[in-house]
Amino acid sequence: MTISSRFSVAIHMLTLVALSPPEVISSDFLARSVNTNPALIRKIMAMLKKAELIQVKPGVAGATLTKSLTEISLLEIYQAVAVVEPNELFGIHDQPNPACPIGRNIQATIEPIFITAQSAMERVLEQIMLSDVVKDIEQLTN
Amino acid sequence: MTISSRFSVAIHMLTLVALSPPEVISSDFLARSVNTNPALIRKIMAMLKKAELIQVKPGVAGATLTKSLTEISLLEIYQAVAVVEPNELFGIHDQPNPACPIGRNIQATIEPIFITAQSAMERVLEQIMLSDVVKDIEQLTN
DNA sequence: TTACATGTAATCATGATAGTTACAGGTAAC
DNA sequence: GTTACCTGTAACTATCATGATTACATGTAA
Repeated sequence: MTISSRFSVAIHMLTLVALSPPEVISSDFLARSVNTNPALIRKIMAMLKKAELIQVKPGVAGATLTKSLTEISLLEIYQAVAVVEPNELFGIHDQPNPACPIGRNIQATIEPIFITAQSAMERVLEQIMLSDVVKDIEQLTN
Repeated sequence: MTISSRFSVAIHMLTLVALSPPEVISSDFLARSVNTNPALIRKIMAMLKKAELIQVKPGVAGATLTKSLTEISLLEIYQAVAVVEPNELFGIHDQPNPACPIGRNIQATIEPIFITAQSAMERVLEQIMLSDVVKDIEQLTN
């Protein structure tokens, strides 16, 4: 099990948008850097657009960020590409036996624990901004 | 995407082992409470046995815990059933373009972030013991 | 020997992912 | 207005993990 690489691809894409001249940002250009298909890039672009993280004009290259780098957290990107639904990182077996005292209560007992664990993970993503990623990349490229 | 329900099933199973008379603990009994197949239960039993969380005798009902309830963390159970590999909760796209400065460095930048996020989640599981789950269940059944 | 248990291989349906092709429609330079 | 290039999106595919299930070899003890 892994969380879909859509998330890492989206971070990669937004980093490219942040660091490249607007006129070169086409789905073809992004696809070459990510090393995948332009259609897949456009699908993820649609998700980022729907989440209002980027602006895109149909027919014209040059996506732009709608906010400054310091205002975009990794959590927002993660939510934009819908790799994990809210409170559903952990799957719980559906229909334990209600005739069994443990079966009847196991879901209610486990669920808050799972939500706490998922939240701890998401809080880390919430505190890391796209600007942090861009800074790291810039240091490595210099 | 969800983490396999093997994890919640394993917690359910161990709770049953903790709270039921040893002689009734068969894969059939567990399967009825979880509401699934005895074969699936036996597969998970094999994982828990391999992780040395339970003892099972071939041919004889009555699995028992190898440690006290306060010594078994949810992290151990989670690791036992191998729902997430170490440092691989998040998938990263495999082959970004090395000819692109961002493509060349994106993995090294993202990976430690993902590991930090995953660790935060796992640290929550590490701090919750099977005894906590059992206590909660007992409160709900009374 | 019988009844019941575990251990495990094999098979299957389902759903998500990632890759790909194809094409409709938008935009702007010439 | 035609050309070249772009986005938007539907449709199809291969692959893989999950969970359910069947089947059977093997172990245990009354």
